[in-house]
Amino acid sequence: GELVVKVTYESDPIPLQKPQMEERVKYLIYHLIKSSFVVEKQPCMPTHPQKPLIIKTGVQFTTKVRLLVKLPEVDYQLKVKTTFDNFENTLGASFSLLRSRQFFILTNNTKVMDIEDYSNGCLSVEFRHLQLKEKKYTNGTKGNEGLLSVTEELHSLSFEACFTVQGLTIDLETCSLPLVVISNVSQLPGGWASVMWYNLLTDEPRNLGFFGNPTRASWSQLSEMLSWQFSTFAGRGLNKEQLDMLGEKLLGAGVNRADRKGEHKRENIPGKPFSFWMWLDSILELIKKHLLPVWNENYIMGFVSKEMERALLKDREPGTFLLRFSESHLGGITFTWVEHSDSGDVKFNSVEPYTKNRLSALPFADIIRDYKVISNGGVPENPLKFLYPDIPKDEAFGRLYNSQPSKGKITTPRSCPSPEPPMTPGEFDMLSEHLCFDIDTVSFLF
Amino acid sequence: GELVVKVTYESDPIPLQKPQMEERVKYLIYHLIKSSFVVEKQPCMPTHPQKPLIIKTGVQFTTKVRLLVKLPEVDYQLKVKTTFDNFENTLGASFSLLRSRQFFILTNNTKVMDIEDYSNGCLSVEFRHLQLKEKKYTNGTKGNEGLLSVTEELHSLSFEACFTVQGLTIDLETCSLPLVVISNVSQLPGGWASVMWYNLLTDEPRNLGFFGNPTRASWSQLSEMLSWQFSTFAGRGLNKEQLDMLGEKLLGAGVNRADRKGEHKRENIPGKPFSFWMWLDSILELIKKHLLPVWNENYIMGFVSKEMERALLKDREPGTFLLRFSESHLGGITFTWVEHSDSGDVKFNSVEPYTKNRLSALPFADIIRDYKVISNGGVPENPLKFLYPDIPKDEAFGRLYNSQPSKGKITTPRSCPSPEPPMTPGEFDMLSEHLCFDIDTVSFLF
DNA sequence: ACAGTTTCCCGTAAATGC
DNA sequence: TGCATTTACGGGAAACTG
Repeated sequence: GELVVKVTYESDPIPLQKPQMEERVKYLIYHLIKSSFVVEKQPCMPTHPQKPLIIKTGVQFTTKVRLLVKLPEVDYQLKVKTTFDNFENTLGASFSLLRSRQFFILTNNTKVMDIEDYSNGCLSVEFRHLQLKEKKYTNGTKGNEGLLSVTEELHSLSFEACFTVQGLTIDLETCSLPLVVISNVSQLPGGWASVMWYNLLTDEPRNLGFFGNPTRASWSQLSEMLSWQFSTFAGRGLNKEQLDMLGEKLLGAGVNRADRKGEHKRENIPGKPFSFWMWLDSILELIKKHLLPVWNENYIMGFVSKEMERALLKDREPGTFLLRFSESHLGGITFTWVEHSDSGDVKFNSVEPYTKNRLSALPFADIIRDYKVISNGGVPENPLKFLYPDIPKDEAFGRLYNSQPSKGKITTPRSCPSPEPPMTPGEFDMLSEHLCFDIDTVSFLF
Repeated sequence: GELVVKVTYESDPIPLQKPQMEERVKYLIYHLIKSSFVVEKQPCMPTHPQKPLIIKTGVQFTTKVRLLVKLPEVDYQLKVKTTFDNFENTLGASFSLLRSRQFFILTNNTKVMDIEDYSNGCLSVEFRHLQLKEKKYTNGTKGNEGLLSVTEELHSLSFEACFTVQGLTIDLETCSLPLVVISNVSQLPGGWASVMWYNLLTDEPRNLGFFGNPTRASWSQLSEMLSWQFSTFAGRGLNKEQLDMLGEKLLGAGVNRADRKGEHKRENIPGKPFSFWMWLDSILELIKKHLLPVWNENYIMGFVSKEMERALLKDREPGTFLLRFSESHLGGITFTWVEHSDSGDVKFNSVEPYTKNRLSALPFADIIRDYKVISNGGVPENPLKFLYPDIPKDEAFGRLYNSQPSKGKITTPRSCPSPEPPMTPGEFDMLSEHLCFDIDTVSFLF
């Protein structure tokens, strides 16, 4: 406005357009502020920081929203209200058709935004003791049943606030990414599979009906995610051989895997009482809790089938062994070694898989060191000599012997760049003189 | 009344006294009914049937009240209301001075009495899903602190009902025996110690201030209770030697123990982070869960001090061993054996105590069978030959080898006769023609 | 700082619901 | 009946609280 008064000229179009421009600026500010109300930290149980967006009923969870623009004029307390599955009410969409359960926030659900001390003065609020409870119906009117399993039923946490700035009343409204509600930690692997799958296959922020249709991912997407999982949980991703073996297990044997697509199967592996994803998660947990040093040394081949195992070991020195995860039991690791019988035949032996219970009693490296079988002579002897292909056992595991139980190296989720603001760069420049826009440290799911 | 009209004579005093007699009968009926409203089953967590009168906050408990007299005229629903620590309000006594905590019943606390199908028509009601929660004060006005530990703070569950029969309005009111409220199972041994101690030392039904003063029990009382504990939990009581050893531990060494008295110490055993009672309870639990067969064969000497142990073993055959509970750790059992060194000296050896974790992996008898040490020759050998005094190991334990983990023989608390009705036998006879009195199957605490 | 006490929540088992 | 899901609660650990 000042500028227009100072530098003007006859038939200057600016003064005439001034009302429209002011409207335009107002409009842009309105939408800028609305779009700057974001979820900074997705809902997450503090006890499972590596598995955000999975909430167990009756267990506290945490989430944080933030206003990315700085509003110097706001001199009153900006109250934010959290509601569960409120989004469809607001937008009129009805995903409840896909849901069999309804939940509500049991604890106090409003909190006042506060200026972040470490930032440039933006407002934010962290909800710390939210808790979900299922709505129970006495009159038997549950949502429609059976379409999806509970770990594929997507929900969301909504945030609302309302304030007035320079005569402009703005309803702020945002919501979390789709999240899964479970009632027992035993459902956590299934829920985590859904969250991963969702993020793998869509950029939509809130397609709550995502699992209503079967979805397929390309092998390149899948393998990238699989490896990323392991590097996040355990500090070391998967090598090509490991990925190939997993792909075979997931998609079936096939030479040209590049163009095969995997479905998000919640069905169990044939003959097993668990799905691929639960099996994988049980392995991740086992590595994280009990196998970190061995895993990070790349000593666990892991996903070999029994046929492959034999093919690899049969021409090796007797006493050569490899480490692989149990295919028949969740969260087990075993070793297989090759030996030659007196008649010269090749023989393969395995132990019963070690599970977390046994591993918490004795670290895996020590188990390998101490393992003994009664050989022909009746004298107990350790049959494990060389880690495949030919590393002498003590050379490989020597440093790991007698180690304390692994402490679980803390890996933090990577943050990705925040989304583009919904305007052109020019508009952004203009507005950024009036408002302070902070786009640092906004981390979404990953 | 009828009788009086039929057989009467001049100056018969009965007709004149009739009004007074009717009053007297009414009075007796009133008090008979009032006193027949009793707690049939003391409050108890169903998961701990052997430890009644201990309630954990947030965990369901069960209790049952009953009207021992049959009331044919009652044709309406008799509603019973349960309240917690209501008794002092009613009676004006104030035990709250001794309490630092207050609780309330979280769940539905009223229920209608019903005719018992297996009895002669008495009314009873069982409360099944009661749950306690602590009252929290925002204004910091807690009861007085620190006088008693929480497991010595006694509470009670009250029951009220009101009904009218033949123009007589009767307020029914009763309450449970004193009970202990805990917030974590780790407090269960302490609570159980209090309940036992209370029942050992008083016949008062509701002296909620019992632990306000130090209490002492005679050794004969104590030893009887100790033995009873073991027979209830494990099916086999304590023999004289075991009791003597326990008495020494509890009261200190002393020849004439008969007149020594034990205090109810909540203090820890010197140098240990637990009290005698918790130590004892940990042993009871260990026996119940993992040692039943061995205990019931009387093979566990149990409470030997280390000095006594040496004295017993030193003149025995090498390889003689005995079983005793750990004195330094809660819930552990160990064995000590004697051997002669090459120089002819007597040597004693013990193993690290076995706790429930190790025992659930392998039954104790199998541990004894499989135990090996590397002897001089480097060959693993089992040093356990004779169970003290001289039973060959396999003769003693042979039948117990390879047994399934013990299932925990179910022992039900014994019931004792119900208390005398509070009237003379004559009064009782008279009234029993009018009312049906059922004094079977009323079991109080034990 | 500390000890007694409570809260939290996993993981197993049992109960419930469909 | 069987399976999917929830509830229950022991037990270990963390959090609380004077």
